[in-house]
Amino acid sequence: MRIHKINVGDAPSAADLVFDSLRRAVISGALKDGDPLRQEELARHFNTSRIPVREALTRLEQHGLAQIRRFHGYTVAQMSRQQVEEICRFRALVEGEIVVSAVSRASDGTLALARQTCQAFAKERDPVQWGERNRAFHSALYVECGLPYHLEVVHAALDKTERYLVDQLVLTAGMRRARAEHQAILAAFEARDAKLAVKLTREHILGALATFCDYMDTHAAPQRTAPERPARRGVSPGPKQMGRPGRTPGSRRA
Amino acid sequence: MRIHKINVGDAPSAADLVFDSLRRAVISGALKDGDPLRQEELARHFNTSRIPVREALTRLEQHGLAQIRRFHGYTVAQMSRQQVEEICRFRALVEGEIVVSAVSRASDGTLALARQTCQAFAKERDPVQWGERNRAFHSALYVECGLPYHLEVVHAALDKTERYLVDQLVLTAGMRRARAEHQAILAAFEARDAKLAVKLTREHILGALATFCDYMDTHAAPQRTAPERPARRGVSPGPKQMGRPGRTPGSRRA
DNA sequence: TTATCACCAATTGGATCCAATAAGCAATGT
DNA sequence: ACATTGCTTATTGGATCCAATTGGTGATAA
Repeated sequence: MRIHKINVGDAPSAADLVFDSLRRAVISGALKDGDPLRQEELARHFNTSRIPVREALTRLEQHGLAQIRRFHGYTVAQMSRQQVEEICRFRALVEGEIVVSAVSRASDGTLALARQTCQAFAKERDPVQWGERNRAFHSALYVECGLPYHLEVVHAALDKTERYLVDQLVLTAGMRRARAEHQAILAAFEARDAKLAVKLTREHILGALATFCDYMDTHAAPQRTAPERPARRGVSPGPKQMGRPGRTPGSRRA
Repeated sequence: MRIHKINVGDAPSAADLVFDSLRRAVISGALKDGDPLRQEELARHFNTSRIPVREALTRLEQHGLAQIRRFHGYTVAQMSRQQVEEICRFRALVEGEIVVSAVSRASDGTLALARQTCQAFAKERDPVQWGERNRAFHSALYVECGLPYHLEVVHAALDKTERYLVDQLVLTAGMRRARAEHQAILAAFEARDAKLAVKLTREHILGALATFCDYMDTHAAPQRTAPERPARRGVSPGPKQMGRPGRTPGSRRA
């Protein structure tokens, strides 16, 4: 056979596709905290039925990216400052462990690849790509760490906080510092200096967290945690987000 | 109102009930590694339709307790020795961090409660309860640690390995040691000695892991990782587990 | 005999249908 | 005017129905 061998059984299901799309939308911030995730609407959007949408939504919820209130449906998960803080501390802890393994195991090839992704991150001008570029860089360093479960858990943790941290990059001009820190981490890897790499990685994570917290504290107002209810309806229809219309005005008959 | 206030919206859905039941069955070992989880069969068992069952199964899969092969359905997740090993190391890492916070925050009341659960564990004779008792003890110590995300992740990790570690307790008469180690950890908490509590907790986890690995190495044969296929069918119908019968003999017509 | 192929039943993935819930609006009574 | 009640609709949770895939059995042919 000259034809490239693929496994048809690996083809993604409709639920897979919907989940991937929704996950990206949430972690990138395209869907905002508290946004409702209406099953019918999403089904129309993805040109499918509600069944795969529901499966995708339950997966989202298990990943901590959506919340559900029974009979009220799913909304994009909202995280408090404290929660973001704890998850970042968690990442610092686990990524430290990952780095220890990764430094000693990284091949020259992966270091070269990491250098590429580091440059790609540094050159990226589009803020909505920063999260993905950042993840690509760290993943490149970690691929050979031999700790798949640790990686999985860290990625899940990053999923939950990425949008907040990218906001932090955007709002505080932290890109310059991030570029420098990535360079330093990469250098430590290339020097096979595990101690230093761990220290720099932890500082990289916790530094971003500190900036985020500072910003939240000083600009306390634009808190993302959604208000309980829009207070009034009807007036100011809001940002397209079509809430439950109760009854369409003028739809009465008799 | 003199009537006790409850929130009807908190009532569990069918999917919740099914998920809880299946989760317990998997982590307790009632369902063995590789066992198929047929939707129709489970739906009948729980007196519901396949829809809630499917939701429960996708949740199980996200928790890492079930695996899915497209068009082939879900099976109980199988974990290799290496995977169990990594997850235990992970727990040692994260629980260490939890203990640091927990020791300084534990109130006298929770320590008293922890002592109770410790005794309950020590007295338990039924091996199928050991996992639950063990979890209750550690949870009692951790309740006030103030790290809900860390706790969540650790519980998920424990879910994945508990059945293997309980087997280890059963097969190696490790209960005696476990009792002693629990006592020591509790004592360190009561003495508010964080350093010692962390050290003992890590040793408790990694010691159990070491025993498990030793057992797996020496008794290499009874490896749980399922054989690719039962090799032969028909003969020896197996433990009730009703596989796909292809065609019922004699069901042809015309 | 042995390799191939058509067919079959079991099972999953997805679509549609129905029931139950949660609010809002209007009508009613005070 | 204001609280209460019933009606209406959007939406979710669950049941049923249909289509697609798979693995196996038996028939067929080399």
